[in-house]
Amino acid sequence: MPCVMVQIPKPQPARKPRKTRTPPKPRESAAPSPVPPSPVPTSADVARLAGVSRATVSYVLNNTSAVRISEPTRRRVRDAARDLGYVPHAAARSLRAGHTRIVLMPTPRVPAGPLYSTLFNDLQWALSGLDYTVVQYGSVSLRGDDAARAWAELRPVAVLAPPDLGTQGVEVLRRSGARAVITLGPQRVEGAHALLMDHREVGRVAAAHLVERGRHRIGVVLPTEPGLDHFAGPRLEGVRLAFPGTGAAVFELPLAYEEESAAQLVPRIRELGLDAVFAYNDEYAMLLMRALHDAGVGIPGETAVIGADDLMLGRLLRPRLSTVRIELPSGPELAALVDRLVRDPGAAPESHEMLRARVVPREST
Amino acid sequence: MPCVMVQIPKPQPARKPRKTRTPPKPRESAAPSPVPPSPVPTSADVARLAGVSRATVSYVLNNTSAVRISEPTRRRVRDAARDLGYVPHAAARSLRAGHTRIVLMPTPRVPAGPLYSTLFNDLQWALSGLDYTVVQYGSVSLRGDDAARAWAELRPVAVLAPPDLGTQGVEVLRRSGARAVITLGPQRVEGAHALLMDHREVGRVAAAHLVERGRHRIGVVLPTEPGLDHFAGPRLEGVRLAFPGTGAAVFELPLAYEEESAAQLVPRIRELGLDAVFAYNDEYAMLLMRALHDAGVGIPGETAVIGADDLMLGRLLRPRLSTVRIELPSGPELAALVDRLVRDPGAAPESHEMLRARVVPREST
DNA sequence: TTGAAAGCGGTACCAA
DNA sequence: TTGGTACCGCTTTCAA
Repeated sequence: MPCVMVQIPKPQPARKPRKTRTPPKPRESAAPSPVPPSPVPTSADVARLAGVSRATVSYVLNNTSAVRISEPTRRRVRDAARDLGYVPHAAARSLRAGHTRIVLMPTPRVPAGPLYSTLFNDLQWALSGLDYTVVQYGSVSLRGDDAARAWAELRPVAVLAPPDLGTQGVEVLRRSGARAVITLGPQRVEGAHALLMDHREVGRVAAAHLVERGRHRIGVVLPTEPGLDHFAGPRLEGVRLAFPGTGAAVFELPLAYEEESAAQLVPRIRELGLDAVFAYNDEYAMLLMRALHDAGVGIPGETAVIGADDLMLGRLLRPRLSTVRIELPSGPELAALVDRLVRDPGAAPESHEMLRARVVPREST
Repeated sequence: MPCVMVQIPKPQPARKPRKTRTPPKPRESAAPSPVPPSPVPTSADVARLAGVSRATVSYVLNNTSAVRISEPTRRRVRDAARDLGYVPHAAARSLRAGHTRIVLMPTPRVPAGPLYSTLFNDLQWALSGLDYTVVQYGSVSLRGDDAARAWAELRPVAVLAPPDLGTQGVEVLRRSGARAVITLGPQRVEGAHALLMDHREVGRVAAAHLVERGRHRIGVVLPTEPGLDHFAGPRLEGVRLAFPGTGAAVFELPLAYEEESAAQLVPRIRELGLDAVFAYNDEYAMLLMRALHDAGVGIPGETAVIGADDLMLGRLLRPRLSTVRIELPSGPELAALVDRLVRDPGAAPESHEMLRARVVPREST
């Protein structure tokens, strides 16, 4: 319900009709601005009001140390700037400077869990604190290469990107002046730094724990929700990797995040004779535990269950849910890393494994 | 663990030593580029390679319809651009154009729940789809006014901001050319559009529901976690508002998100003789229910419990958790609104209430 | 059909 | 201590 409240009179003169193409530029002789001055004041306006040159305005407002400006002049300039409400134009500045402080970050495709989104948020704050301008891009319908070109238009000093950027994309961005191109995901890309998050590790430690507990027929929940397969696949693979020559067997358990789907899964678990389930994460684990409980399956007696993410809710369940705690670097840490890479371009590409996983054993296994 | 992988030879000549101040600009006579050409190619480079003027390059690359360029020329220009890996410079372009497509959005201060962050994400995607450039700002340690000035440097075409921006800030941004300044939060600010999210509504419907169920002594959980008071306060107020002349009484229940804190709360609830609790949200409700259950308090017999957010976990609890479902506009809706406001600046400020709340009654009340 | 050139708003060199 | 001015890269008249 749009409730109109206040009328804004300023019709905003479109800003274009300012005279263009006037070599001598006589500046409206006399007449103390019959037209309101340029909608948004420039340093030239400040200079005029203060009775100095644009150069001086620049010196004063930037506290240029290589140049000494008299105190009275400084005051006049500052006052003029304040009176006019002058704000420098970032684009003009960086055009002249030849570089920006823009860090490009992708908008996550799916709402990817609290850990991930918290990290993203913290990173943004930290980068802002380092005086970077964080630009979120969500390149709709642009395939890798075109996307890279679109991003390069902003001349970012650093780019965080998913690895599907490709070698081509990395090259495009580097040639556009990006001092650090950093991929964020499972693989690395040639020529770019890599922040790896190997979710196989999550499955690996979960499986190791279950085997240690004497379990040998292990189900792995695969969420059917789109977007999650990105994480689920590697976690499953990690489980498989944990069995070098063990007699243990792994079974895939597709599960939608609905009670009905969980209920349907129970008979399957029984038929297969699974003595343990790695439930993808704590939320799916809770869903599954409810279904198992309702069906009279003993946990962990008959079937052990382990989740991941170490959410509070796991502690509230009965039996208390064993889980895999995932640790990611902090936002400030990551920001510092980005900053370092920016400061030292030309450095050889670095790879960092960011994901650390460890089991928090409780009652359900 | 930084594992070095590949050596990048390009030492990036810092781009500055390019000759400055040379009126005739003879361009390194002869010698087919003994120095690698300008690190990042410009339209002038493309023009030179294609043997045309920069104007023509611009015409071709932008498909300027007001001008007809011969097909052979077009091809030469396009080929040259491709060979050089030319990417236009967004800052230069918008400097010339006199406006940007930047939409400024705040980085949320706290990881503010899935609803909020999902909305934010969707909005970013939708805005990207509308060809806006989304810039996240997280103005560390800049008080309202200075912050506004810092943001104005980017010359955003639209700004989403918390209402603590202030009238001053709105004015600064408008004068810097922002065509839409939109506040996002409980209050409105003069001169700006407002997207209101009145969380009192959440408390109001919860309380109304409890009263309808015959409850009269109602506890309201106040999370002690910082950042949440922003939502908790209004929700509490909403509960109070729901009792015009009812004999019902409201009691505040501070609660930290820990089992121990919940356990300590139970005796308090008993002493006060509360017959219902609005638990802030589903997660706190689950925490509280566990504590009540462990203490042998009957739900809903002795004490009813209602949460908010309608998380899946509420359906898995026993008794099933009643909750308040909160509905927010979709990202695309919001993006369309922003777009409309941008297209029609000068329009009178609009206020939109975005939050819709309704009770989902289940077994716990 | 194409090119020359003026500027967009700042910065920084050089001369005064 | 200050001013003049050439640029940054791109768009867009205006003239040829």
